[in-house]
Amino acid sequence: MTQSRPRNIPEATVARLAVYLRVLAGLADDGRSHVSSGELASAAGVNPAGLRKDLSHLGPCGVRGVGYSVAGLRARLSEALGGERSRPCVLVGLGRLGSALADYTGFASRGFTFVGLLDSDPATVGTRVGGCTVRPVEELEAVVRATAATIGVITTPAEVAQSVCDRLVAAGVRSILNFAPVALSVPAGVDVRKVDLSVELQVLAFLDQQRAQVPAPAAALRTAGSLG
Amino acid sequence: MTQSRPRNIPEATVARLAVYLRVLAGLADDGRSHVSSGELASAAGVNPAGLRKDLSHLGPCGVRGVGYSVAGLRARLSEALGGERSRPCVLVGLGRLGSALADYTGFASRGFTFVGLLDSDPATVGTRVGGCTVRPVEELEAVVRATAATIGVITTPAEVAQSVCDRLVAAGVRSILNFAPVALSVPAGVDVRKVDLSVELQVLAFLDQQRAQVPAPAAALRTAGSLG
DNA sequence: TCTTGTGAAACGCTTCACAGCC
DNA sequence: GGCTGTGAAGCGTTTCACAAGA
Repeated sequence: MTQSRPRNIPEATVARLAVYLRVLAGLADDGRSHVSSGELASAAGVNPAGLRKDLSHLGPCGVRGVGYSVAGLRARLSEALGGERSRPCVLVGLGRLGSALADYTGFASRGFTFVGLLDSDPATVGTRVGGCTVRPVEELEAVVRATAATIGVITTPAEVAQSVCDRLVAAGVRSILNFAPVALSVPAGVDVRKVDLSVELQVLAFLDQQRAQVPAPAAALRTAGSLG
Repeated sequence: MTQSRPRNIPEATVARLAVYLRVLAGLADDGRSHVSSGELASAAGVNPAGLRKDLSHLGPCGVRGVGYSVAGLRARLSEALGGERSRPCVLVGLGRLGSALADYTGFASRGFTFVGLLDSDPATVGTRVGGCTVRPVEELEAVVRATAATIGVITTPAEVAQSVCDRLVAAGVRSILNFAPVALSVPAGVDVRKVDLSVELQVLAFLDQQRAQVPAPAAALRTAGSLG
């Protein structure tokens, strides 16, 4: 229990802190000892001033005229985001997407471990995905309680997502990442983040189409090149 | 004749329009002919007034005192988002996540068809995923030009994402959905949307931890920090 | 000089309240 | 009476400009 003060850090900032942390890991692997806000911002794809403002929520992190210590900043960010402690997660719905997530090394390397994988398909139950055996969805409550998981990931079809969500919440899960294309309703005190992959594509397509209809603003657009 | 004006619709609004469109499809399947902003907003997980403001970007869509025609609003939204016309997409990197996306029916039902799947692994090349045969990544330029695809999806490891991106752009792709955990740099006129799954989980975990540190529920969020 | 840290302005999005129309 | 459409207020985030400090 260090003096980590939970000053309300804006959610948008938290998301970027996670990105900075990953970039710093890469810099550390390259043997770098210091980095400036400009370089770090460039690698993270953000504005340098914005990066400094983000870091200012953690108090002074750098040295003026010099930059940031890679190791020092990394430790600071890691602690602010919850430390290296392992976080037990359960995932429900091992279709294509669920299996991909359960086997995604990007999670494990950040302290997230899937301690429970649940599916309703008898053909999937019993198989091993990402080092964990899939169990029948009937055992959901037992698994959540046994593992004390507070984070749940839903990758089921939309039709059953709400009932799965209800069961997760009843069993003690307070944070849910929802990939099913429905709006989940949860009681106060439970947080849901939604990731909607087809919406992402649709937004991209909209912008793409919008750009195609309007002629190039300056000479920014290259000739498309496809003639017949 | 088609007086649909592509007035700059906020990006956040575009994302929600796609959600409304999906909800409307469900209502149509249920045989509903009309719906109010309240009901539609509830199903989409948003504020009713916000929904009406979103729709206001398309001009008047409903009937005061009555609500919205399900079929009429659906047609309007569909057209605003780019219509039903099929959009050719290419996807590079058929690991677990890439395969899941290529086989995701949620895309196909919205007019997105993967006309090119590319991978560098000889063991993956030649297999069929979601009705399309995987081809060697060397053929990237040829596939993009042959299909006139303007949308690309990158699900490769981070190390090769930038080079894949460069090749997509050079071949004519102007809109990219990036799942690799790196910031891609692209010339002006090209749009990149990034989806970072491990960041989503990390933000969720941060909020989860933050809530765990403050024992009291709900109302206690405001009272932290002030000294009398 | 160089770079961080930060108030303040600027921006975009959300929420509210109510006018307008059925 | 009921519901939509919308100006205006409110809020959070981003950007700017510069003071502070190694």
